[in-house]
Amino acid sequence: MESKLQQNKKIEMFYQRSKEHGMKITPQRTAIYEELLKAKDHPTADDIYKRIVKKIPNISFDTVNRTLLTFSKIGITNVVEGYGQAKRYDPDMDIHHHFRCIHCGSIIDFHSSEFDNITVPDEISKQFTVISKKVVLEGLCSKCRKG
Amino acid sequence: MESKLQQNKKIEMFYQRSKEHGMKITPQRTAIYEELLKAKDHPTADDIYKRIVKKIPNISFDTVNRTLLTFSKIGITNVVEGYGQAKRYDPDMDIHHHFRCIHCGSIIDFHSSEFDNITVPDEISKQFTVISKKVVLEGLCSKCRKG
DNA sequence: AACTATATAGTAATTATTCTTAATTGTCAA
DNA sequence: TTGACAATTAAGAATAATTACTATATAGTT
Repeated sequence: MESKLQQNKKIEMFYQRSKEHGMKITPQRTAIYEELLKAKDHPTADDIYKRIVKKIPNISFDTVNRTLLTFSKIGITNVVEGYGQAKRYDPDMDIHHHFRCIHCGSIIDFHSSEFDNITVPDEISKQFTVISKKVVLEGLCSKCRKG
Repeated sequence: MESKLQQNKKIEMFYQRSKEHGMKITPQRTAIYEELLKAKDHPTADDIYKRIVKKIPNISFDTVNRTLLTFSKIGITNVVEGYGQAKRYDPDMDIHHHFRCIHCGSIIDFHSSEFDNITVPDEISKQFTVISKKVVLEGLCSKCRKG
């Protein structure tokens, strides 16, 4: 469970980044970001829209979708790797890794300093500029392996 | 460059898997699989369709799409992690890892026994059944880092 | 309070995927 | 080799996801 303090720190970061990029802080954007922070399930734009429309009934899906893309552009959320389905967003910007259930598709975050510190093969680091390293595990989650 | 022999082995595997799953070997399916094997670029269903329609002009996109999904279901291709764009297919079923260019979106395969052998944290292996482990690196490819 | 660049709602268009149907085809067993 | 049957196909249409457009509204600043 995340503390209220950490949440506030993230909101601060959100304000700061927005200003840095000359972006306006609008009620919609704030609501979208808060909804993202609350979400524990790597939601799609449509998920967020459905949750937020209860509070701001006349918000448009386009705003939500565009805003989420903007967020990931300025680095306050990540787009999570998926498999050709709708994009999934992840507000956790700390280094972390993913376990994905091949049956139900749910994605579980986990931390591992060993995985954080894997060393990139020379073959790759010579040719390319590596910005992020992430391990993706796949298999069956606890619910699905009972089936 | 892959040898003709290895290609034939893969075709054999394709026939075998198809029979195992009670699937028919049709000219369309064979052509789709051959096209996949030739591809070095993790193509989308649409890519494959565009290439194959030159040889089988009246094949439908639906057939290509459905066949690719079937292939990944019976384990003769993989769907590669992406970011909410079209699905991308990968005929290489050996263990390997991906580098993805965040600028142009191209995906480069690479091998690394270190990455193959990373050990899954207890936290995860206790709760879940891990079937595959993959490292996804992100950054700029050689072309894009000049921009 | 006014100005201005940016953001919004609403709508429309585009792209990707899946479904439905009737006709066709591969496979297997006689 | 042939016939029967179940699987597969093409084609069109439906659905889902994404992106684009524009007149209006708003945040942030003066």
